[in-house]
Amino acid sequence: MTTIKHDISENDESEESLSIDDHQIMTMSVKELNTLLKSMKPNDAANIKRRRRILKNKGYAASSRHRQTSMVGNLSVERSQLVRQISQLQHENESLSQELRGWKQRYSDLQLLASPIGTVSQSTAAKSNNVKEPSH
Amino acid sequence: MTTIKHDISENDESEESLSIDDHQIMTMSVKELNTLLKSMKPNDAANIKRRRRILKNKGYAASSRHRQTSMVGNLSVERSQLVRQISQLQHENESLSQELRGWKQRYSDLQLLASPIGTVSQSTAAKSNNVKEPSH
DNA sequence: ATGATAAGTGAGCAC
DNA sequence: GTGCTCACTTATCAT
Repeated sequence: MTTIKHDISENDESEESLSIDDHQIMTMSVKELNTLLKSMKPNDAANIKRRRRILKNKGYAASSRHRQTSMVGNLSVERSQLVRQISQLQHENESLSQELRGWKQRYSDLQLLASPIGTVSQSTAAKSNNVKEPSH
Repeated sequence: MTTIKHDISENDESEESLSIDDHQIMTMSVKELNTLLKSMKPNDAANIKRRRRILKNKGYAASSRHRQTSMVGNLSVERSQLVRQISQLQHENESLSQELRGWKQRYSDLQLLASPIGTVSQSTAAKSNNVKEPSH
């Protein structure tokens, strides 16, 4: 519990032996820390506390940066997706318009063919590609 | 040219008189700077150069941050626009689909009405909303 | 006490 | 030398 130095002998990380305990200082609970600090010169204690704060801040800064970065990344990705979706919708739209034109034409043709039967009210106004809207 | 201090008497900006020349140090051309530096103790000269670098860096950092910020801002705005455009396209799409359905129906009705005339080939298969595609 | 962020500084890359 | 950006520190704010 109170062993500060060299709990770990195998250290593959690229850290000098001087800063090995940094992680411990930062991680330690406040209670453990205070217990430890009482057994030191008040000057050193203050230094340790300050260092702990700095180390934590370093971490906060890092995660803040990462957050910022991934936010931009997400926005970029999202933008690409939206753009893709838009072009897809535009294609669908184009396709629908074309289909619609086709049906209007076909309707017009049929109407022309069928005109002799029903009451020939306004069927004369059925030009090549301009027919009035259906009611529903 | 070589007047360093107090060229400006009116200073509305919130700067202490100590840092007034900072802007000058930073702005001065290299030639002017060197001319000035030659008339100083090499130690002070080095300090000035270092400070110039620091001041410039401060500016670079600031503009870098602004750039980053406005980039995110632009992405957000762009995203909103894209989203808006998408919902618009979706509405257009919906509208077209509906219109298309209407025309298909109307065509089907007319076809049913006109069926006694032409060859009654498959018009019996014309159910409520299911008609075959037109060729074009 | 802890977490977050803006601003300043140093280090290092690219031109 | 200049400009840029990353990582770190400091100051400051909110919880």
